[in-house]
Amino acid sequence: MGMELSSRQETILLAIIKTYLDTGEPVGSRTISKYTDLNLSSATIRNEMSDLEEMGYIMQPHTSAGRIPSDKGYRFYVDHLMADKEKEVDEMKEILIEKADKMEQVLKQIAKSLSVNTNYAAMISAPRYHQNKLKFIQLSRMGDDQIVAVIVVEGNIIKNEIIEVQEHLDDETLLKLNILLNTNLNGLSIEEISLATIKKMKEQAGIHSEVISDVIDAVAEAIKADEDLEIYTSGAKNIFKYPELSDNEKASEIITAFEEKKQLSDIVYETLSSQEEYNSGIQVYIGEESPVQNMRDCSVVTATYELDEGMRGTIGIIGPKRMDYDKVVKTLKSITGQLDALYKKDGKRKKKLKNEE
Amino acid sequence: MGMELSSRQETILLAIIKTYLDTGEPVGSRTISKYTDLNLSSATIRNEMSDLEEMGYIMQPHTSAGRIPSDKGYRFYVDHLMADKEKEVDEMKEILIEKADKMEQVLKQIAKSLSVNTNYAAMISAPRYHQNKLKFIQLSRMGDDQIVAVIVVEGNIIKNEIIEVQEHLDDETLLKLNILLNTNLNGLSIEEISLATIKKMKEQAGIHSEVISDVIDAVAEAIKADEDLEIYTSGAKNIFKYPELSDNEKASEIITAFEEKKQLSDIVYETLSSQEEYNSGIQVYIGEESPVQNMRDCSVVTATYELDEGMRGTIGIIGPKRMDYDKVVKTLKSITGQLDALYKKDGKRKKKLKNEE
DNA sequence: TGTTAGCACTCCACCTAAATGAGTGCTAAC
DNA sequence: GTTAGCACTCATTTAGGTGGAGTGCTAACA
Repeated sequence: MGMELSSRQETILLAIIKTYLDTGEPVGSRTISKYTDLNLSSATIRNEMSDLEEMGYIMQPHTSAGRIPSDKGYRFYVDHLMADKEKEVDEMKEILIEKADKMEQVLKQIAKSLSVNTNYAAMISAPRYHQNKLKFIQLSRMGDDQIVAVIVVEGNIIKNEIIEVQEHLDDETLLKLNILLNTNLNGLSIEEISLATIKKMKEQAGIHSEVISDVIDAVAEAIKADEDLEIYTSGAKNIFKYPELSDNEKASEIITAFEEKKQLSDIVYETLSSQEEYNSGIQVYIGEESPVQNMRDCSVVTATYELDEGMRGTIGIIGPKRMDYDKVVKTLKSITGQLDALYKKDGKRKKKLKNEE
Repeated sequence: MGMELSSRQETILLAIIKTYLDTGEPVGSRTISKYTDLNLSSATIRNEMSDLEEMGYIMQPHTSAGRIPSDKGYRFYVDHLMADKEKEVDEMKEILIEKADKMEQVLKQIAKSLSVNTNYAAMISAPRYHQNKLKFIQLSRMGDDQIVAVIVVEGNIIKNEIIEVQEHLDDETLLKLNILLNTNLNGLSIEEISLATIKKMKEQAGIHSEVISDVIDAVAEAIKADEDLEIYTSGAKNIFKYPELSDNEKASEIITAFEEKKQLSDIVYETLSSQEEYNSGIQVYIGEESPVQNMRDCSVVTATYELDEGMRGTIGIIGPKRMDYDKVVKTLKSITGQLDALYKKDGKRKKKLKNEE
């Protein structure tokens, strides 16, 4: 088990995997015998293959077929790739991120570019804060018995809640409440709002203490609502390009994951939470390694991007296990790099946009 | 061409279609001979079938196979069904719409119920106004050089825009601008805001006229942003249950339509705009009749629902041409009926919800 | 004139058998 | 340690054969 691979075995394993990535067909000993410059006969290769199979790196779909990589084999390949990667110059064809007014448009556009460029399916999650801190609260009267609460959290994400009130609040009272709310709550995250704070505020609000409760509820709601994070996808149809994914049952599962988003957001959470473990935020989930069951026949490559002030989101590529990891990783790095450059500091961004105009 | 169907031909045609809906297999003359109570031999049926084929209602997948309905045949069937429908009692198993705080949740839930109940794919568009009228505008200072504009349009849809300002605006000025904006713009739709109005407002704003322009832009943006309407889907995977839709190429097209939403919204627009033509808002698009090319192998059944004050949205079921139109129509009627009852008047709604609690 | 029985014909779907060929494992020789 | 050779396996392809469902047509019948 603990046996290390010999250099020759490594060469053979990598050759097998590379060939399989290309063709999608099981690869035989004769192919490898010719493909590598080891100058070994197919018989020798067969012996080595037999060993590699015993070690769990490759497997046979059936007797007397060639070998295909196992999840462990892919894992070896990907790790090997990553180690190599650092020194390589990124000569990837750049995908241009066009500036757009709305973040949503940018995200959709990125997802589309990714899927078109890679021929795999792509997803991207809207950036979000770990810790949503309140930045600004504003109550405004909208009708006789409705007020609208505008709640801005860090990163200029704006939430609204409509609050029904029984009593009539005049402008002056509203102003007082606004001041009260902002002085007491600014800079706090939802966890940090203690009962004591609420009690204190209610006392200060006097006869209007009921409204305070409603507002707090609204605030909680607004911050929590962020939990089902927005995810945009593109190129789901690409999975039909890979026979190993496009039989009815598998396709059905994958499509469902894409439609319901729930499972995609599991991937995002997983990625964001284990983010520090890997260099440059790139993570590769192969088959069963994936956090979601529906993706067990796929590989998922994710990257974390970070905008201004620690807003983070996740980009993911979903494809067959035999995906072109090399290209995908390069592409993701290129994208995150560009996002970084475009948005890193709000000030910087504006400057950059101006220069381009 | 203009030849009317004889009563017997009608019976046979309907029998063919019904049988095909059930089995999905081409249906032959012998089957019909036994299935109907016409007491005709298969030979006679064959003669009639031959005529029906010539008239374009049915077709043969290949020589010496049974017949399957053509689009024209389905159309005949559906129209026939609709005519019958009115007198029938709706004994449909009710799908319960649970109340929820957020419209979004209700919509998602409806889509899900629909797809699960029918075994077809379902979509639903968020309700939206034809004519978005401004109801309320509120500017609030958020930082040194940012103000947030909260714009409420009819139906309590809230939009936000962050506006960057050069000059510092104090509270008093902001209050004045708020009053100015509300008195001038309330009740207007974006088309109704004339240049004259803007000019007048700018004059009144004096040195702060620049802000007015920005706000108007924001308003325009906010109302316009509604154009790409929100659409929720569910049960895309159901298309894999129908062999005639689940080969790679067709599935790929349909899935794309579902993912990109663009084509679905075309259906919504089509439905909403030709809404008056049909009774009870139910419309059936069979194959090529569909407004979107990707759905040419499907049938699409849509229904319009209407909430409070003329807010309208569309519900759609997408399935194979041989879908159970009867059930689908009933289901859609049931859903729209319930939505109607739940939300028709805001006041009514609240009462109802309270009663249920 | 409309209906029916009968028959020849077509074509798909299914099965079988045989041929193919890529690939393996093993053994014996180098 | 490497290799040539050989027997064996098994998925895939090809070809041929059969059955059955269904049609179109014709001739007979009421």
